[in-house]
Amino acid sequence: MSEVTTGRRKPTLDTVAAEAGVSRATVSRVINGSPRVSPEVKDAVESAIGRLGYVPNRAARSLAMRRTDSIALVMREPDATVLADPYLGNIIIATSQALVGTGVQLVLVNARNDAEHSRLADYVRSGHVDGVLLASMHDDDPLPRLLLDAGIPTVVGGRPQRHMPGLSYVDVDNVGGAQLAAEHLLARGRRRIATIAGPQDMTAGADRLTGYQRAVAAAGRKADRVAHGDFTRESGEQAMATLLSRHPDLDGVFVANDLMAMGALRALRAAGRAVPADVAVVGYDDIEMARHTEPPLTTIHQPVIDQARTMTELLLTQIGGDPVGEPVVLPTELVERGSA
Amino acid sequence: MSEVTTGRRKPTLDTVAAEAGVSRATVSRVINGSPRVSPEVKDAVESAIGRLGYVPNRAARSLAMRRTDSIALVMREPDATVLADPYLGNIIIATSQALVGTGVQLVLVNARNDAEHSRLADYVRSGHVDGVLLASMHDDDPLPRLLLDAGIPTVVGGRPQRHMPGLSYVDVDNVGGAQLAAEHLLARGRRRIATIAGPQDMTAGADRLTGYQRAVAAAGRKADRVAHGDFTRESGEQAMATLLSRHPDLDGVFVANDLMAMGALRALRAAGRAVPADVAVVGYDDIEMARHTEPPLTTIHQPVIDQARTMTELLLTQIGGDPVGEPVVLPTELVERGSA
DNA sequence: CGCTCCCATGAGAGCGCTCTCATGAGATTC
DNA sequence: GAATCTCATGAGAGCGCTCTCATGGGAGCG
Repeated sequence: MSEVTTGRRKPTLDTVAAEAGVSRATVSRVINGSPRVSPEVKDAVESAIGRLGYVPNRAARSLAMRRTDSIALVMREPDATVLADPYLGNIIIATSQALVGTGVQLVLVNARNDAEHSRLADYVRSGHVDGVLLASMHDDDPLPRLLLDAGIPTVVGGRPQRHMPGLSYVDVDNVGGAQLAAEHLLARGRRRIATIAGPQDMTAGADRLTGYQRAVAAAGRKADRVAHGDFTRESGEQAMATLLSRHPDLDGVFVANDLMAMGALRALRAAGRAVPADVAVVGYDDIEMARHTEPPLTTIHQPVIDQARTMTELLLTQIGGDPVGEPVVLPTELVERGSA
Repeated sequence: MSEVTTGRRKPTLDTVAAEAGVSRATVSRVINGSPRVSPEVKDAVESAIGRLGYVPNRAARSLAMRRTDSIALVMREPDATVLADPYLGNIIIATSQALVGTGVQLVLVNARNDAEHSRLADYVRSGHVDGVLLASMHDDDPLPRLLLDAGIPTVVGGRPQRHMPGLSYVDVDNVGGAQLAAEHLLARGRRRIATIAGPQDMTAGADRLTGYQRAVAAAGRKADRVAHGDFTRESGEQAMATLLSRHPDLDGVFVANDLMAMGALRALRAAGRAVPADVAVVGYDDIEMARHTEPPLTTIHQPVIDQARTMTELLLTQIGGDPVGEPVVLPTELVERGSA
């Protein structure tokens, strides 16, 4: 191709060394900011670098250093869900922002099925990344175990179903958040409340149900009005319809995520129930859309940005050689809008 | 650290070669699927690989091959916008999905300001990626030019303001889409229509205004009712209020993106105008939220997924050595919901 | 004035892989 | 049966960088 036409090849360390009249080692020292270089030599090298437009080759560097200065963000999710739910998009962007200025690059890895999963394990072990961030894991996922055993620095987003000593994770206080939600309903005078729970094979789903039950029990009531959904809007709509037919008298509902809550709002509207007058609704996640529902959704805010940032920081210190610290659980808060 | 404790180092090509009783070159051939290897040797090597759990080192490979099998997705955007607008999240995820099975990795690069921009240019030139996907560029962006000149395969999402021969891009037919929107309003019998345009320094903003004007002119009317926003919901709300005060009689409005359209809906509601009875509203983008507004938003669907996929394919063929093809412009379509 | 010590610098050995080229055994040809 | 060809295989030279170790000149010491 045109590489030939341009004539000059890309400059290497040697080129710079020759231009500056020093050895390759010295140039390397200058680039890596070693203190044992005389100021004059340093200047000479830097000007040579500028003149040649030299840029270090990362592949060569990582081969020699045995590290890559990049981390992987691995997500496992069926396609449709990913696109409908802005959670992952936020995690991705927040992570990428947390990395700005660290010189560490973010590699995105999408593993949808098991085949891709095993290839992924190879990929990670091939030393292309220094560490791994795992987002949206399912409980049956073998990946955390694999990575842990392989000694690859790993941080999981959300609490893994099975506790693994030495695995670091950053969770959001799902139990506490759900408690907040239920308490809010109760504080608003609602007495015949119910919940639409998420999938119980995801810790977020299970924990939120637990928190709800705990708060209701603490108020001396029975938490026996439970319907289940799978975190999609449609399932929320359906679950709400079910609840309404089973408990026509209910006056408040905690929905385990905002997407389902939007479905619930629709079902309530279809059933002619006014929100919050007849039925108060509290969601969970505080996605962007929650501001724009009719009425705007009262919901539990998830510190997604904080979570991504914390995960990244944890991973970087782990890569830096620090021991694996305690898991971190971030607090949640209730955002009061119109629906409860 | 504990690397020492584990004893065995990670296996390399040499390890495998020794285990299989062949030379390094032969193992390399097997790994790269060269036909000039006898079946017996191939089996022996593969079983040795399995036994040792060997995984090729990517850094070494890319050093030797002068390519990295990874591409960068560069986005430039102020933080807040990124998070509010799911567009980027979709682009990211669609790109990552388009890459599944190609063996190419996605590196995410977030360049928010000029300083990061110049570092980015270095990064790309350091040969860490084989090509670059540019998302959400502003017109004043020097990056496309830089990359083009450096001979780095690049594909831009959206049409760059200034035409650059040899720069490949994938645009969405903004002019056509806006025409569709305006024609829809006119076909619905609306005669006193207006538009809320986006930033005119972004081609999407300018093109959508052009399309609107073209359709209105084609209908023999004047397109002189224009307010401007910056693609945020708040600006849409404000622009709508302005339009209402300037043209109290208007009965239809084309809003250049859904976020602003949501703001417009709110302003209309605040002004006591019924949608679509009093004022019909057509948005642009078909973001997820558009389904959930009250009433659901009639809007122009952007083929974001297609766009990302096309960009990726274009980039990969370019990296493969094919000449830079013609820019691609993807068609849009109108999605009729409740608002118009 | 001779000795040791310090520190800037250079030489050179890898890091793990690919690829060219040489080699030699077996197949093919007349 | 000798010459030619084919093709699997091996040897070895890089790819561009870091890092250890050797070197030698000048400062510091007695």
